[in-house]
Amino acid sequence: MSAPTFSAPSSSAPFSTASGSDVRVRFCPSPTGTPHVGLIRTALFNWAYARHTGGKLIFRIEDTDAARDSEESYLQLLDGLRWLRIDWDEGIDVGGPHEPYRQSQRTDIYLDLIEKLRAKGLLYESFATGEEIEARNVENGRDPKQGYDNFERDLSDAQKEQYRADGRSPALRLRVPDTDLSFDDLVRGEITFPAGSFTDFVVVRPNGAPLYTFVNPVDDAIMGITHVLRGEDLLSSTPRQIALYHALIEIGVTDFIPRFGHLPYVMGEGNKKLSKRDPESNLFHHRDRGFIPEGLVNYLALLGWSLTHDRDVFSIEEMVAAFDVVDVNPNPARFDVKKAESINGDHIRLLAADDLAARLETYLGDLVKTDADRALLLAATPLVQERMQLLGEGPALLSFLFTPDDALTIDAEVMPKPETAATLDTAVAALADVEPWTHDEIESALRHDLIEGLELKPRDAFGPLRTAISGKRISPPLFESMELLGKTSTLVRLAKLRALL
RNA sequence: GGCCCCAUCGUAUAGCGGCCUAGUACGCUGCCCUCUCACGGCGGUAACACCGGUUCGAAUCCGGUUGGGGUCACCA
Repeated sequence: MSAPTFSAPSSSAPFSTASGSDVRVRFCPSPTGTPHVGLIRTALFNWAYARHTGGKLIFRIEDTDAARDSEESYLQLLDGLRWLRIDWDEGIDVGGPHEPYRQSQRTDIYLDLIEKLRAKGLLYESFATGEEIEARNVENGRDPKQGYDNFERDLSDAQKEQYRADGRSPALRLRVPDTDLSFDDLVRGEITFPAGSFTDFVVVRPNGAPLYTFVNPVDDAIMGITHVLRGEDLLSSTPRQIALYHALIEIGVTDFIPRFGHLPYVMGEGNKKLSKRDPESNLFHHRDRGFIPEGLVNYLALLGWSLTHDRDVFSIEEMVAAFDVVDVNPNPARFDVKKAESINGDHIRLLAADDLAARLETYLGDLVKTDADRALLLAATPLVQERMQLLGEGPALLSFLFTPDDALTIDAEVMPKPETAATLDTAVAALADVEPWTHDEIESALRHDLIEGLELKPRDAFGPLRTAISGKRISPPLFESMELLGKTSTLVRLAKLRALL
């Protein structure tokens, strides 16, 4: 069996030229753990590129690591993507021409290709263990970290027999070309890996199970993926994948190599990659705090990309209209919670009141039970809309409206001094015959009796009333709050606080 | 260590040879608005890592240095 030749030098390799509706991108996570914001950002950019070009997004699950993959994680991935309204054209759940889309169900396909590749001599048997490889390197004066030195490429049949006789079974390695390999990265430009900097790598375990290094490019090839947009951690493995592609082209699986685009990392504090351990990395952590999809998508888009030089709040439609991978910035981006919250707040302000009210209901839990509650929430929503950046801030701002008068608690920090009793008395008297009960009428009555009558400063006059009504230091506007609360409750709460002084 | 990637205010970015005494946003901060908190308005703060080169001209191009990151698994 002779070593294959790579007739096509990398510079003339048949890379994909797709650019319009023939674009096919994919999102292919491994279902391990909860969805990471970096992973979701990758999904978003693939999605945006597909939608922008009119191409297709394929969603495939790479569950070849039975030990780490979980069904729960898989379900979370679907949940997260749907929440953010990232949809796909082929793949999990929606089907398509290349089913199945879970690698754990594609074993027969892989086995067949492995045989074809072996028959052509593109794969060869490797018996060496990790320890032996390292020992070899030390022996030969190579840096042990250099990895495999391709020494089994031309093992004789007798040598293989000997290994088998010793009870060993071989892994399968891909024979990589002894030439430089280059590709034009969509976000980083021309990148060349010198010959020898990537070595023959294992694609099939001794037990016959193919590895990620094999199934990922294989499925991309079979599924006709034209653009591989992924994290920059995969940059170094690109030459090996291109080598595999050459082999796949040789056995007729495909006739082109996809374009690659390596997206920058999403970093945490300092200069460390945002780790799975970090709560900030968890997509659902942000959802739980009250990020809305519009806001989080907008912020995630900003991690490596921008719409224009002077605007960073935009809709997902605007993003799709403008997005191109070649505009992605190659430097790592830090996840800035403050900025994310600010963007989210802007999107909350953009929502219609009824829409916001409906989203807020989830965060209010048991507070909102009846249709009357819902009507009250809807009426109160405009009052809090410009006061929050996260839906999770809703309860602190609104709960007083849904709490029975006798169950309202007063925060110690805002308990008024005894001297304010007169203020409360005057307020009660002023409000007693306000008619109709509107915030305008309430305000003028109160201003007349407290500001003009008692000659109080607005701050001193209304502070105690705010405490009585909401029990908190921060609340929606006072007069509007009183209106929504109703005359009876308002008077009861004022009297109740007065009695406590 | 080999190989690869990255390098503009604290953060995210604009900039793709002259429009840059470097723009925008978040943050921080001063003022205004104001019943609290916000929202909004008007200001302020703060950056081209370093050294060479190319050029009439460089944040932008080239080389090197430094710093950071990744990768060298029979994980994905």
